[in-house]
Amino acid sequence: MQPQARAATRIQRKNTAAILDAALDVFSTHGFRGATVDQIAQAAGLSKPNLLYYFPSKEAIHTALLDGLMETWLDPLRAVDEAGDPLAEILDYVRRKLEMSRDFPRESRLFANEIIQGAPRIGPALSGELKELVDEKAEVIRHWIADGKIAEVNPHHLIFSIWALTQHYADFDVQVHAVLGGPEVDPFPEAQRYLETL
Amino acid sequence: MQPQARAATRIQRKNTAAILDAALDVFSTHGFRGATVDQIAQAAGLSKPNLLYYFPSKEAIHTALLDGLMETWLDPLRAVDEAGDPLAEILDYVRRKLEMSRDFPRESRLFANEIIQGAPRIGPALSGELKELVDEKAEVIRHWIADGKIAEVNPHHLIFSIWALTQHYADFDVQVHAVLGGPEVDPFPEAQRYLETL
DNA sequence: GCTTATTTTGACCATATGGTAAAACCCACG
DNA sequence: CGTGGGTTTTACCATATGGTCAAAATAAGC
Repeated sequence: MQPQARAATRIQRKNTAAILDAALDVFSTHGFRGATVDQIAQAAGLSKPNLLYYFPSKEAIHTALLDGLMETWLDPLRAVDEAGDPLAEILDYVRRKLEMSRDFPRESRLFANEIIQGAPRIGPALSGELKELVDEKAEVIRHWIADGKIAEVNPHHLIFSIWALTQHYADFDVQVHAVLGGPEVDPFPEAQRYLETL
Repeated sequence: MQPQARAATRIQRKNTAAILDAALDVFSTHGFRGATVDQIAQAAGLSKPNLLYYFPSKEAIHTALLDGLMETWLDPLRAVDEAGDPLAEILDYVRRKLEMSRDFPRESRLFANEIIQGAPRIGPALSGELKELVDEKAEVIRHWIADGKIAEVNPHHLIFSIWALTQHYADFDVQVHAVLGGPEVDPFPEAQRYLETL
């Protein structure tokens, strides 16, 4: 029986987890084509054929990662609630996204790599799942605007700007630290600042 | 004589230009490791060995691109003038950056790829040239704030946010279009919106 | 403890890739 | 028009890489 069918054994669970974690490291740093199966295997403490016993191919690992992450990634946006206080909801969304950038920078870079390179593997998910959710929430924002509860902005672009601002700190981490001159943590002051700006 | 020493001949100029343009295409789409010399050569209308007659290695092409682009990339920030009207200067900077994202998305993605992957090749330039310029302009912004000409914000993060917002439209182009549902040009409405927000 | 199913390994393979060398080609210039 | 420098091609090479296979080793169940 192929292990992919159902992760049953203790060993299977441990190793698939180790592989996915190692792969996240390597893929997020080098991109899909820049990553090698050997690198991932070594980072996971396995030999290459052993890794390929758990996943049929390099692509399968990548896909598994992206699929598993897509949920987590969209959660903050899903949590935006039409019934809540508009400004508080939006600020909360910004805060959650910023926390994700701080706590899961590898995941952010994995997506960034994929999208910058034309989303060859998750293109469909973007114009499907993602678009639907964004359209839905854009509609919510539009209602808020119509009710005069919030300033008039293009809802889609408001969401884009939140993505851009929050993910920047994860994706361009190296640049941020190079400019600031050291490994100081700082998304939080910036978050504060932007809260006021909005 | 190696052609690298000095681009003299007409053919040399034509071919090096074609190579750099093709390389920009390929590198910006696939990243450094994902790009192959063959791909670049074919896109430039040359054979691989012929391309390697003009550039000694794949890395040399990449370096040449990054070096040549760094100037252009920093120009908009350089143009920010302490003597000008603060708000107008900042809005102008945003506009110029947005125009660059619209007119030179490949260049933007080239940098994005490089930085997301840890800036292995332009790290020094980031903490050197770039940091110096940013620090200088941050100081200018700090003066503006001290003189009460502008709202109180962290200057470095203000600059980061401008980068994030403007470059997002080039770097995450595919996502933007997937969500909006088609290849509509739209950085401009967003620019307008953000002008107001600031 | 023995048998069976799972896991790991070592030896491979085919292909892709960065790069080289030398011969062939072309083109301006005398 | 032919000769020399610049240019392009053909044929390679070494290595890296994704992936396979069968045998060895290990763990699980009885």
